[in-house]
Amino acid sequence: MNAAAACFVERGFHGAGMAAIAKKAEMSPGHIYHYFSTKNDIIAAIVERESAAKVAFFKAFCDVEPENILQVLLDKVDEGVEKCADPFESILSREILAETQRNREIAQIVHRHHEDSLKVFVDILTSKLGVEDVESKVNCMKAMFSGIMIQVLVNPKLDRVALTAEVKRLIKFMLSGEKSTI
Amino acid sequence: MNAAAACFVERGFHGAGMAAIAKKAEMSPGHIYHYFSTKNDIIAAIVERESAAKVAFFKAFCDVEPENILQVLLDKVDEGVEKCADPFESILSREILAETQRNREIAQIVHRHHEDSLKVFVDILTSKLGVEDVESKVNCMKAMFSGIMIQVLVNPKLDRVALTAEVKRLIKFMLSGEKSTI
Amino acid sequence: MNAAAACFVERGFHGAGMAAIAKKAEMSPGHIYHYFSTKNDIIAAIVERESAAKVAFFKAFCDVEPENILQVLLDKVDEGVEKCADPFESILSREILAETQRNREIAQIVHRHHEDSLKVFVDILTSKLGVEDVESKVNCMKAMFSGIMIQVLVNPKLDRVALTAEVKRLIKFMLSGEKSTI
Amino acid sequence: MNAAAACFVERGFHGAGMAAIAKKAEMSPGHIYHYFSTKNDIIAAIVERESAAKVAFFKAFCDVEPENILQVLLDKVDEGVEKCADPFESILSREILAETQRNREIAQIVHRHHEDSLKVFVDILTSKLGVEDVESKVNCMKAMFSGIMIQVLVNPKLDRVALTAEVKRLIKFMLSGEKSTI
DNA sequence: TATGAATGAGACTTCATTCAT
DNA sequence: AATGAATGAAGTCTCATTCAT
Repeated sequence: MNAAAACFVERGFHGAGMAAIAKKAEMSPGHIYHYFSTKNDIIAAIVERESAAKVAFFKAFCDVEPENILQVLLDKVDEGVEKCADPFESILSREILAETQRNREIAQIVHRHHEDSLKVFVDILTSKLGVEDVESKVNCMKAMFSGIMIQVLVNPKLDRVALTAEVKRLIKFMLSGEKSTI
Repeated sequence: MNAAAACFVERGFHGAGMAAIAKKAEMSPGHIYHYFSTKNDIIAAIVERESAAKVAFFKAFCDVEPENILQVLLDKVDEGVEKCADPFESILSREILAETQRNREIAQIVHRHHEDSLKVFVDILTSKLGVEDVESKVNCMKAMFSGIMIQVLVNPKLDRVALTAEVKRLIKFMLSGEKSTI
Repeated sequence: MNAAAACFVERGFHGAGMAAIAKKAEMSPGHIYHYFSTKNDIIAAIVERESAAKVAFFKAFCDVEPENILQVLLDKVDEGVEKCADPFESILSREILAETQRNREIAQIVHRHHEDSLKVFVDILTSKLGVEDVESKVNCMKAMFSGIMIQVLVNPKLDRVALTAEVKRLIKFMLSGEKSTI
Repeated sequence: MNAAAACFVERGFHGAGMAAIAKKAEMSPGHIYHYFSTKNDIIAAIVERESAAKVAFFKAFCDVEPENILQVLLDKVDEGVEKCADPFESILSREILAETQRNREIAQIVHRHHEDSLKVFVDILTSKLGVEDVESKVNCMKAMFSGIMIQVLVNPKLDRVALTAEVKRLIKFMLSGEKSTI
């Protein structure tokens, strides 16, 4: 699976052939079919793994004390932006995105995990911060990060440091429950 | 080109064969090659057109009076979110994204237009609103909208109305130059 | 026809498309079909012309006085070798050769002219030099020259001057009716 | 490769499709690409093999005693002329010739082997016969034989027996070091 | 458990030729 | 006489998957 992921990052889900994956895995093409019955199964397994990792990222906030949650959250922004810019991770994420659009099985996996992570995060923020209208705020944050992952691709000159600062400011604003004065 | 775009939306750049495009365009496969010398050229032409349309969207703000700009901007948020959710438009955009990752020629087109639109929008906001640190704010907004385009895909249950409201609140906050109190 | 010949030299009978020929001839592809009903007809016309030119080369010897024939012949060797090395002429000749192998209609044209030129040349030598076994000598000379045309292709370093001298020596030997002493 | 060679002789390098080759080889078209990565590679392999065989023909003279070399050479003339007339062999040779004109990769292979064979033969004749100006004589002989290969094509009525006799006479003359008296 | 040769449908692209204008 | 848009069959090559060993 790691071999496959590496190939997929390098050439894309469809650009990478079973032969290349087999070679990277030091296996014969035929033998891969003992572990996965279809190329699509490999993709699904990788999508499952990646998606689960993202849900786990949110679950990590469960154990944080309510009074620290905002700070921990802001501290994690740097990590989040960094991940969006990490070549391996971000390429794979975007590849999954593309597949989500064309492949019903993959779409289901992605939807399920996104639903999970949304629920987890909404619960955390509701119970620990007590802000109103949490769901749309969480969706906003998710949009921000998936959007950053895209901006990194479409704008190679993106100033990540400045962007990180602005993102933090926005998150602070959202979660503080402040009303905009304009 | 419209036929090709329709096919690409339906099956993806790589899922749609020249034969299918030819059929939709009511042409023979061979004749397509009088207009485009490569399938990739068709893709490039469509990407060019879509990207230019997005730049035009930003240029529309040039003629707005400074005192109205914030309001006009907020009014356009609804349209922006709607576009992100429009099946045809958003599928095509995401397809372009996927191609940007694997196809150097497409990447160049996309980069060029993103640079343009960034510049145009930064200029507008600088001259008409005079806020600080415009570029990272613009990047933030761009990230928001590209992120929404993705959330629409990964979260079919997304509440667009609530999200739109929150986005407006954030934009107001960003452009008002207010400092977060926390 | 000149346009076609130029294209054929540049890209080969099959590498050159009707579109390219039309362009070089400053004509529309369709209009070529007013003069030739098939691409093969163009090729045939060119082959006819080239072959006729070669026969004419031999007919030129008809008017030479018997006592000068050997000297004139030897003088013409330089011209013959030069022609074998001329890019345009030799490329076209070799292209014709290739076509002769695959294309019955072309083969017939080529056969007819070769028969002509053989007959013409045999007659000349018989009447003016009175050597024995003229036909095989003529065939030998023809082989030499067609062979040189090939050596020029397969051996780019060929020393044409030295080769010309040797060829002259052989022709002198052949036509002098001398017997080899070994 | 034999299947391919057979197809190429029958229809030419470009007339023979991969489908036909696959059929003759009792293979699927796709499987050919396990052995050769391109149609051109198949052609190159065949050209390599044919060219090497020709070099080997010359190397065979290395082991002949100096006093027998002229006789052995003359004996080989019959075999040489026969090869030029052998349908399979000569068609393939002429096909290679045509390809040499249009295909840089093939041209390099052909050039390399011709250089080799020239060198080998020049060395043999220099050391065993001690005649002057060997290179142009060797080139002359090569021209003769490649020319015969062509005459066989352009003149179906060619009298090979008479031609063979004349060729022998010429070779004897060339290698005996005799001076023409005219 | 493991191999890798083999399959064959389907992808993009080319090009001689036609025909309405 | 002239155009050039249009055709569609055929070409080379790719690749997920199978199966005898």
